[in-house]
Amino acid sequence: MNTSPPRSLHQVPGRPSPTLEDLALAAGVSRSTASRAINGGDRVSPEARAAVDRAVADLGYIPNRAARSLVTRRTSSIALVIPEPDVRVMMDPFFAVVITGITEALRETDVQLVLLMSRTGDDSARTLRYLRGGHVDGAIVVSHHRADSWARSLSETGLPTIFIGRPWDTASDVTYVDTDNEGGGRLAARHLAGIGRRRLATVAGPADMTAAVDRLRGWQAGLRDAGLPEGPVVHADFTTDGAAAAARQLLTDHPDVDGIFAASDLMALGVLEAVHASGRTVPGDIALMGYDNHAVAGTASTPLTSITQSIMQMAVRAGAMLLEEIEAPGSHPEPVVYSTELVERASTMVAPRASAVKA
Amino acid sequence: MNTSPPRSLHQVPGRPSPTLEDLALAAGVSRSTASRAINGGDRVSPEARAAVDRAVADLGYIPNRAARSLVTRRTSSIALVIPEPDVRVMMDPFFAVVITGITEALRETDVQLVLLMSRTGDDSARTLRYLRGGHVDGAIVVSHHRADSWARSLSETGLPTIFIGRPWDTASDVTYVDTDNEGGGRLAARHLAGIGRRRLATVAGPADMTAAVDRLRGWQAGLRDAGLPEGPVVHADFTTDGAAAAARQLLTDHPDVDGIFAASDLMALGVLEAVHASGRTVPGDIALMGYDNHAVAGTASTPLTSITQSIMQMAVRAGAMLLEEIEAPGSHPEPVVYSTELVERASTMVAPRASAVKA
DNA sequence: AGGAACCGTGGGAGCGCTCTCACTCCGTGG
DNA sequence: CCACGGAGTGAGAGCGCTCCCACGGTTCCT
Repeated sequence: MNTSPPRSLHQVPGRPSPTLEDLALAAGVSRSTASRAINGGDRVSPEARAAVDRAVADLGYIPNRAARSLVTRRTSSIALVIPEPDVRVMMDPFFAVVITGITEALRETDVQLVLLMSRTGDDSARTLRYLRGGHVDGAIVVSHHRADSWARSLSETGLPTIFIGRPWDTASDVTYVDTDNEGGGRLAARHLAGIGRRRLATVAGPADMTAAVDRLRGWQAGLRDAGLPEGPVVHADFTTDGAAAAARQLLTDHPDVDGIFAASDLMALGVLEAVHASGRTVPGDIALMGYDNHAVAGTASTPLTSITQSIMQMAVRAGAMLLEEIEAPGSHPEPVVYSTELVERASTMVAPRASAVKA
Repeated sequence: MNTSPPRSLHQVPGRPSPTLEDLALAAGVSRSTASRAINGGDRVSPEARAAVDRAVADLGYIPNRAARSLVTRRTSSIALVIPEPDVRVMMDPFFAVVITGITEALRETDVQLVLLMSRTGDDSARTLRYLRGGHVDGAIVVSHHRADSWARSLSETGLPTIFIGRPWDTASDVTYVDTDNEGGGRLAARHLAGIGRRRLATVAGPADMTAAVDRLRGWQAGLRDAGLPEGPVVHADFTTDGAAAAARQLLTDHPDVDGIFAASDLMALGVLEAVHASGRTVPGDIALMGYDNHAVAGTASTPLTSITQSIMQMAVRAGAMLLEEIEAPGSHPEPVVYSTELVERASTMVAPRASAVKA
């Protein structure tokens, strides 16, 4: 016989937490009834339920998730998958808002959010293993680059999945939420054309990101609508420095442009720098627009006209949709696309020099 | 009788994932041996191990975490607790870096990061329940306000916990990592004094946050060191607008100040605005410093001198320390404090007007 | 040569929970 | 009056895993 208590190697000192058995004993019912009472089953008499409730409070009973999960095959947790997040990408307020939004959708639920960031290809294999290992009930994937084949891989596992941002591979029945990047691009073109600019150019984002491609497509459509030529297009990598370099080239090749649409505010900052460095003014010589309505858009030396999109709303929706699909598998909700709006600031306003511009 | 197969309510269609039993069968060993091989136990013959490895690959075996967790009482996951995170706080790049850093510390481990954001008091009770429920092996708490009593509550549960940012309640044996806010404040005072400013004021952060208090203490110590008077102190809430208001008041009450230290870059932006609005120039009339070396410090209309702190390094360390403490409970590591550095930019440089300032 | 000390192995118990099934106790209808 | 069904309950199996223990086979020491 073993005399020493058979404790596992890592055990929090204090008293062991009460089990369902203890609870049942305290409540004077069977384990089964206690379980039913706890899970809100409807085959429990009011008295039994009350007794259990009291015992829960007395004992400070907390169900063991592992045990529950073992039999139900549900984990009450979902994953937020962020493929290849270099720090720079992570710093984007976008992620903060996405995380906050999902968390918002999850409150009132006991579902927890597990963060899965897979940097290298090696890592992403592990991530995929984790996901198909049944360790989460569903996943929200922040879709980014054309390269990552998350859409296909995940849909194969049958794990309920929602994409934030339209994935490349829309062919399959993937569900996603997104903002209307195309509409936003169109708004930008319409606005710049509307204030009388005629020689318009854009600093687009990377060609392997749907958001960038969609904004560009919308921009070009908007130009067509306004009867303007398609104008020069240069691509940059959504960073300030990258955009500055691209804009320098643009200004050299097309010295006559009078309006530029940068596909992100951070890039617009770079464009602003390049425009100033070339001796031109904003908005005097060149009207400039950004996208995202990032905080910096308001604080830039010339506050930037930009396009807002309710990322928070989108993230909350994504969370809610995932919960729905977990609850009722097979229901493949339609993709949801949120509209965008234009926010006008000094960078596209002609007359008054920026002075008292407050958010 | 129910004729339909007795499946649990939510079951992924595909074939059920192989269990350890299946694995053992395929490898031609017992379940015990398979388990040992998988967990890297040392009592396994090379042949057996190889057979198991092969079977793992063949079957695509993934251990069931719930079952494992049930018996080991380990969950292979840790929590990142963010008390009362309003969206504004979340947008701070600080969190992005913290998350990235912790994730970095966790790779090469199969430990997962669970995000616990508790907004309301009600929420925080749930969070605490979750933590003491044994659902995670440890926690990293981003410490913020004096009010939240996380330090005490958690240390009572015995759950391994690391604080990021010195908690208020240092009395107990809490382990934390932090940056040297006091040293940073001192650096700021020394720098402004060093460039010849004599009438110095500070826009400090909220008095209920240790980071703010420490920076202020350091600042005041630095002034003393330099033989300067303690000068005016106004408090703001780490936001741009709040600081702008505070600075306006400051400039009214003390029109002769020639140097201001704002305890964050975002606040420095507000101060900058107020200084300009009062018709003064930076750095001509007033030398201005921020703190954090936030991205905006470089992109502001007058690039801001600031204090850098390696939050990434701190976060990685926090993750590593937590893993250590989980591995070897009882080892209470000493708090770690990372040093800070000054980054000089136009806002404290006298002669040349800001023009070609590049990061 | 005999025992101790090991090694690699397999059997079995049991972690805390849910869920099926059987059972009792009613009320209801034939 | 007895069969019947439903509501409330409890016993028991079993989810997939780890870990303790017992067992045969070496090797090493006495």
